[in-house]
Amino acid sequence: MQTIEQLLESKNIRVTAMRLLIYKFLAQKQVAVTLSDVENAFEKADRTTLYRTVKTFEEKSIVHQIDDGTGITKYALCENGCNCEIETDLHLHFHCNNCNETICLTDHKIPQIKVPNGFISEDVNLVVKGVCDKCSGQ
Amino acid sequence: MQTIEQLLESKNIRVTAMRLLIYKFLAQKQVAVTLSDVENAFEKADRTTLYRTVKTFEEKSIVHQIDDGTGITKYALCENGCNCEIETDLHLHFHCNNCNETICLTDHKIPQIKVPNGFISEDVNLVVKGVCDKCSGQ
DNA sequence: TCAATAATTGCACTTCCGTTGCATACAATT
DNA sequence: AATTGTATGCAACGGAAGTGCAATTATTGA
Repeated sequence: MQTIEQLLESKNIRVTAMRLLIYKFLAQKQVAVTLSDVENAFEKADRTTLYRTVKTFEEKSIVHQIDDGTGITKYALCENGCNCEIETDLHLHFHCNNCNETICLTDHKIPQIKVPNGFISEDVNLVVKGVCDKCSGQ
Repeated sequence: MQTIEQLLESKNIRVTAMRLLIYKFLAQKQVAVTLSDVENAFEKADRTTLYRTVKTFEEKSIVHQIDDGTGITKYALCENGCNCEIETDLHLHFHCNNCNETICLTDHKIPQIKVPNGFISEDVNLVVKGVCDKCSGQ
């Protein structure tokens, strides 16, 4: 079990107080968060810092970006072994129309999608919308 | 073969010059368009009018909205028999990372996606990104 | 036909999100 | 300790989406 400090350093990210806090915030969340969510959690910090921190995490493959169709970009921590950059590893995301939360269905991989001749598939974004387990009451 | 006027009236949309023009513009396009695209095509008209016209078309199921991950909402005419509201009819969209255009692969339906117990799937958004046939040179 | 009503259009303005430039503060290295 | 590089905070910008209201246009009914 490596510490957060070790994880950041292994990705060539300088360890700062801000970054540790933001990492912990993301780790504690079970759902994908927007930048506003982060802002609300750290009201003393500046918008830009939070923005750039998350962007740094994204560049270094610590978080992945999620476009769930709400028009607002969300972010979630990559799990161990989450190779977001590899197409075949892409998992799908579920957006709840009721509570408006988006979660990673990490163990649900995206099926192979056929595209017409001449088209080259490099990336797939799949978002299922509906009602999540908490809201469906099941 | 029904005229555009008849189509609009059948959907309870009042026929105006603007709406006919915008409909023809959408019909002539082979790819999904942004509101900016529409604005550029009709520079004399007001943004708001174009915005509301497209929104009206969307509400009346004449166009469907596409979220291709660029962060900008795009729109495309529904084809004959395109029942966007019905989940099983959903087709997928292809976004070209080269020319930045998004096209409807109308005859490529989205496969059935399994979700965990307790989750209720109501809608699916599937965007494949890569290189389109024009840009791939094949 | 003309008034009354309803819907459409145009203008101004606002909000929200993402992003960048620059100055300052902090940390690492020699 | 001085230098260098990175992080942070502040201010501001730009694009896109959306709203309120006045003006214009179309429709309806007398």
